[in-house]
Amino acid sequence: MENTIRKIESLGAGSETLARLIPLLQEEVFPKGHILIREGKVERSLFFLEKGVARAYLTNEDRDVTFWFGVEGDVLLSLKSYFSNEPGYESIELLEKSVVYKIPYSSLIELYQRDVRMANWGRRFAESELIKADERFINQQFKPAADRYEEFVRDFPDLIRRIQLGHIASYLGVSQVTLSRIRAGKR
Amino acid sequence: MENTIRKIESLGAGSETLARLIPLLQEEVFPKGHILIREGKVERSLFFLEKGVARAYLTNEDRDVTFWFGVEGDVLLSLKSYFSNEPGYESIELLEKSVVYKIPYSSLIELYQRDVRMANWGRRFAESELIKADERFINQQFKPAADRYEEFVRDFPDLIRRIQLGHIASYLGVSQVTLSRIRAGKR
DNA sequence: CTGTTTTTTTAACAAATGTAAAATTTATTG
DNA sequence: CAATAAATTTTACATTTGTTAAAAAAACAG
Repeated sequence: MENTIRKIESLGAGSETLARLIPLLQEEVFPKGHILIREGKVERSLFFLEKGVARAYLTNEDRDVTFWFGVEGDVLLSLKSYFSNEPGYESIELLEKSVVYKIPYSSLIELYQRDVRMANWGRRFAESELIKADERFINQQFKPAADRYEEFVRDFPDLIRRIQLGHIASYLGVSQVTLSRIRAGKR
Repeated sequence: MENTIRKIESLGAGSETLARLIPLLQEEVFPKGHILIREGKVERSLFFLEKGVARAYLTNEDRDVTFWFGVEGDVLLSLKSYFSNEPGYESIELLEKSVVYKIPYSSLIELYQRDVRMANWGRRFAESELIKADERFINQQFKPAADRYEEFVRDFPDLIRRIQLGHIASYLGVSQVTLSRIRAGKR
């Protein structure tokens, strides 16, 4: 569970905080294509992605739009569902056979209420996700799709091979045809 | 300071938490056009917007892109700067004469370390901002500019009159000409 | 290895959007 | 209230992007 532990520690957990969290983790293994979180349902568990790749997406009448990819060490959850106990709007699909560690919200909130270090760990977790969400948003609005594609390739070179281009195109906010044109341009 | 207090209470602060926070608030008044937070600088204060309107934006070589509007009761801060003590990438401008209440990060973090209720208040603050950021992001990617404009008008009817269309257009991710066409279509 | 299915690229055309500049409307100031 | 400045809309044209469908390439199964 090294990826998961590294993630927990990166949020400022000391050995005590870590020791409290680890017993809560329940390992689960899912096949490629498994829908971990389904839109419209309440899902009060959070998952550390130990091994595999995931995408978060919304479905429309006809098509679905991917808006996030998760890799080893990332946390998978339905924000609204997990934090506010309301039905979530997004689904999360595992794009490869994956190993996750699950924590039910109830266990976590109990620790948060009792232990100030845990509460601050949870605060830093939310803050770090917030900064990432903000950066993604700004990036999206500020840079053309071609630049974002280039950065995507630079930052996650292996994902290009692990994820279908259709998903990447919808993540970048362009049609797959446009993404093909972008790729053709870089040669 | 009713807007600020309402905001603090909406994040689950009881009377004790409120009583600890209020003494930290320093009122400041700024004229229209004041740049509250400047990109590239570290700003370790957070501001509750008691009165006024604000926009967060990034500057490019030639133009600037607005990516957020704040109204009474919203919190103004440079995320990266405030939470990570690094230079922020965004600027925040006050679009009207405004009243804000300022809290230095150092005061807040001290409370967070000592008091589990405060830490959980801070956690909920970050979580609620995270949910909003996520919704904005999804909205942006999922819906065409015309729909987003309609929602903007519906949700903030008064802002249309308080904010220049150029800022709104860049917020929606389209040129001002396109926004004019959208507006013309709705008649 | 071969046939089949899936994914990606290309082509052709229509629709939408951006740019630059002019025209109009609205706001501001003396 | 007139004069000026600022903001918004409109016009004209070029460019980009989306759509649908076909072609090519890659992945997969027997």
